[in-house]
Amino acid sequence: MTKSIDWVVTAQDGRARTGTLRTRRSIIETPVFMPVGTQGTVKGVRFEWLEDELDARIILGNTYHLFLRPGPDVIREMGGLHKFSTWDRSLLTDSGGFQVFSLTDLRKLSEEGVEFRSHLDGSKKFLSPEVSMEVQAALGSEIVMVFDECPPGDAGHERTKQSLDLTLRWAKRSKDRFDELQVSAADTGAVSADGLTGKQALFGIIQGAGHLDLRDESLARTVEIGFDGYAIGGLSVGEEKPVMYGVLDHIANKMPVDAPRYLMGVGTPEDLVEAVYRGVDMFDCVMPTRNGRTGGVFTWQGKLNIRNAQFITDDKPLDVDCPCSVCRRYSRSYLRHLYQAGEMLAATLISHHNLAFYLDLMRRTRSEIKAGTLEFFRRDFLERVSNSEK
RNA sequence: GCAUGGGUGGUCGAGCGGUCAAUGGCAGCGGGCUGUAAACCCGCCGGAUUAAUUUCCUACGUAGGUUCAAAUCCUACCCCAUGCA
Repeated sequence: MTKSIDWVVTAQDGRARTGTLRTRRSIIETPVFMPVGTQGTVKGVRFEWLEDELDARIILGNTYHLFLRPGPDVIREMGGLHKFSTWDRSLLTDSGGFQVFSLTDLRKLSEEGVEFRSHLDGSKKFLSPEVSMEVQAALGSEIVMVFDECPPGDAGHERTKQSLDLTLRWAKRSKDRFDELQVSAADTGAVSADGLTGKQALFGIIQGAGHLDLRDESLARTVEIGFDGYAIGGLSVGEEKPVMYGVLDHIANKMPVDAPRYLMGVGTPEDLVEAVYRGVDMFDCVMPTRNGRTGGVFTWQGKLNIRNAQFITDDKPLDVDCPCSVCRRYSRSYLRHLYQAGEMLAATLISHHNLAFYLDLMRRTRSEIKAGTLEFFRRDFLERVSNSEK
């Protein structure tokens, strides 16, 4: 009993693989899509739906956002993010590293860490590898991410190299502080789990932007430090699409075969299929929920925009091939009306469908991998989605 | 009936002699969202025409008038609001 998580490959098809990931709180079949729940909620979607119908086994939380509000002290006092939110399945918490990128105008970066000017009230908030680990212990997530610097996708070689070196130093500091916290009582999510330590797991993050040599270096040095799983960061952050697939082609199957591979922040349905095909096991992305809130619908026939006038009297479901509860009951016409009328239910229902679609898509890739037919499925899917019959 | 204030593009509402096809808001139409500062952001929005920030047409209640020039000034009429009878 030395592991905090356990991951085993259950089938392989080319570079793609299925696996079973066991955390102290849930069993997760991979490839898996993890809905994003930045502020302790998957926006617009009740946990009941995530549990009962969608059967999501793991969702995200965000260190930066929960650090600012309500703050780690409140969450600790309320028993950790699981108890606080009532989400009792697995949580993966991002370290705040992405906010180093997305809030670039609001932060100052140094060797020590990052000083943010809070986007909420302008006050100064300091995040470092150590603080991030402490906050994530207070949150009590199953999977903790190292605090990294995520450079823009089109960053030059030298800039990327510097960033990568900093991220590696931060990775080491993250791990050191993480290890200390695991032997103290800091982790609010501790629970006994059969065959597992019941403690948190820590994932390292490979950076290097579009530079393959730097990706190699980042991978080698990150693995050398040693983590429970490895993530690919710094993609889908402004670079051209071929760059992302190129990096995945190059790096994904060089990553440790016996640990889950997590592509951070990606992506579109096409991206997921392409990345699974290249050997990635885990994903998260705001797209299904954010686009859902703004009228974007993902379907097995491609994307559609519920705002479009063509749906005014369309009595078909959002996706004719989707068995989700939204598609079983509501028409495009009605959902368009809700959206146009500014009714919040539109956001909820479309987000729900989109998540159902994403999770179904992952289920589908798993079954195709097990059947050894992923390549065929991939080609068929990409063609269908791009043709967009609707 | 008298008095006063109004009638502007789908709508509400600015403009009050030229730079006005006419500011804004809303509605409408379209696009974008990739480890969430996003229930958000960006375009278009009288008609036709062009390679074009091109040219033309129709428009500021109706009809006349003044002026080189009118949504803007004058006259009459119609309608609306409020007040007084």
